[in-house]
Amino acid sequence: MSETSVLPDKAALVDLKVACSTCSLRELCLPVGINASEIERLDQLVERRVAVPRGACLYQRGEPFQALFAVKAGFFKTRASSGGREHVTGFQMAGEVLGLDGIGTERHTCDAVALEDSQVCRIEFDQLAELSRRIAPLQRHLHRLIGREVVRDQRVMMLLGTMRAEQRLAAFLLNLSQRFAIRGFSASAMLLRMTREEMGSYLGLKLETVSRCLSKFADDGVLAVHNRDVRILNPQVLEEIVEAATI
Amino acid sequence: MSETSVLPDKAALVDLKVACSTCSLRELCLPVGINASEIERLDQLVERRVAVPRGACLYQRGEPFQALFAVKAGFFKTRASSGGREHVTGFQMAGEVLGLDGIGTERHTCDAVALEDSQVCRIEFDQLAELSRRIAPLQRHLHRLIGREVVRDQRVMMLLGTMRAEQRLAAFLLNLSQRFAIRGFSASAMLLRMTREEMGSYLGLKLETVSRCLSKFADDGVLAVHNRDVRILNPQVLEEIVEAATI
DNA sequence: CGAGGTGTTGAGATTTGTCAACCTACGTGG
DNA sequence: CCACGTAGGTTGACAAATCTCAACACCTCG
Repeated sequence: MSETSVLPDKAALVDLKVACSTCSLRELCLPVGINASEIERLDQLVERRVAVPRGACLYQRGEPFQALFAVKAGFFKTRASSGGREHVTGFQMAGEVLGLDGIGTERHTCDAVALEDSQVCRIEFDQLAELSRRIAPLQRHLHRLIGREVVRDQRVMMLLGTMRAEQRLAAFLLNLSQRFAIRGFSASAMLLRMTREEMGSYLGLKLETVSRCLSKFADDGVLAVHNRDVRILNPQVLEEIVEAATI
Repeated sequence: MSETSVLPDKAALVDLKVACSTCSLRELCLPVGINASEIERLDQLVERRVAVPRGACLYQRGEPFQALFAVKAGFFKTRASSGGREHVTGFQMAGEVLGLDGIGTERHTCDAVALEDSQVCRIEFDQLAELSRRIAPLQRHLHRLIGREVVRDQRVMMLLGTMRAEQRLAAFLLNLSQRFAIRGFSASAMLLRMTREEMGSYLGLKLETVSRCLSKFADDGVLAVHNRDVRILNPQVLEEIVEAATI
């Protein structure tokens, strides 16, 4: 994985002329309650279907923050690093938003790396902010977008701060499963896009611990695991594991 | 500590007629680059110096999100809970902002509890958002405010995900120290407002572990610890501890 | 077919949690 | 004003969880 920044390589930009207004991710990216002409204006901000090959960075830590990205297809991880320490802060799939980490400091605070060949839509943040000043529902939508990131992060903090290994992994798998299900994929049969090490980094565990927990879940009949192909056989037991006594 | 919600008990509201424009926390709460008449309009949004007695909740999980709060004086913790699990998600001191957790879902996702008698200014969020639509620098300020919360949370995620006990505690003390220093207090002599248990909850550790680490730091001559009175004798060593090898 | 990245498993070391005892400081009520 | 009760803090011994290191299997991709 070379991890060179893929932007602003305009050659990689493939505009398929699919407007936001007809996009299948519409309800995820667009605010409700805005009218046709407003959608039209929003459409014009969006640089559509930027390709990000597997292993490439969509943006890197320290780069000036300029845009938000909606994942159109593919799978990403975000990775923070400081003082030799590295930590996966999240995984983003189609219909989710990347780049919110840059709003606070005007610079990106983590790298966004494609874990498979992916496509994103790019929205210049200044333009989005400007437009949101004139369209109240868009402003509300933007606030919610950033605010939900705060809530997500706090849930991960709780996971890292109060759960033991098996609980973290169970919670992670259930979360992935739900997110796949929302997108119309199977909630039980998942193809993980990340390595054990990346899972471990996200969950605050070593890769061996992740592997051992997966094996244990498989032994217990809760999962079927074949490398990255993970099937949830008994989601209820996973939920019970999450709810079990805290650390 | 009764922890009853202190709002909307208007009797507790003490308006000292100190406007934002002359407030000592001005640079923390007010955006730069807005003019006098704009400041005036912002002033009018602010409900000043709401008193929150020690142990009371400024807001609670599940309540509709209506306002942001600037801590004027005092000290708070925010506490998330779900399924019997409880986790301190942060500590807020004078000049810092509370309530951002509610933006994402329109409801607060954690409790804000005063750890000592405190005062806050209250800013109705809808009004702030409305005003920010007309004052671009205010909008920018608001975005940064929420965005910085994301960055803060991600730093805590890294702390919880990659550091061992001593490192977490060292990083926590240095962070507190810096925040006190910024406010003109001593960077070395601190009076902690929280219990060992609350520190532990924030850091993903048991209170005994926190206590042991503090004792060890004291033995090593890095700290002087007398209950909640903690003096940093050697910040450099603390920094080295933080930078030391990861888990 | 080989190499390297990825994943699994075992044994032992280390860190952290658990439980218990005890100490101290503080606030309350007599 | 003192005594007492309680919450908070410290420390020790031990248990449990997780990490570390190592060996090896597997799979994919040149």
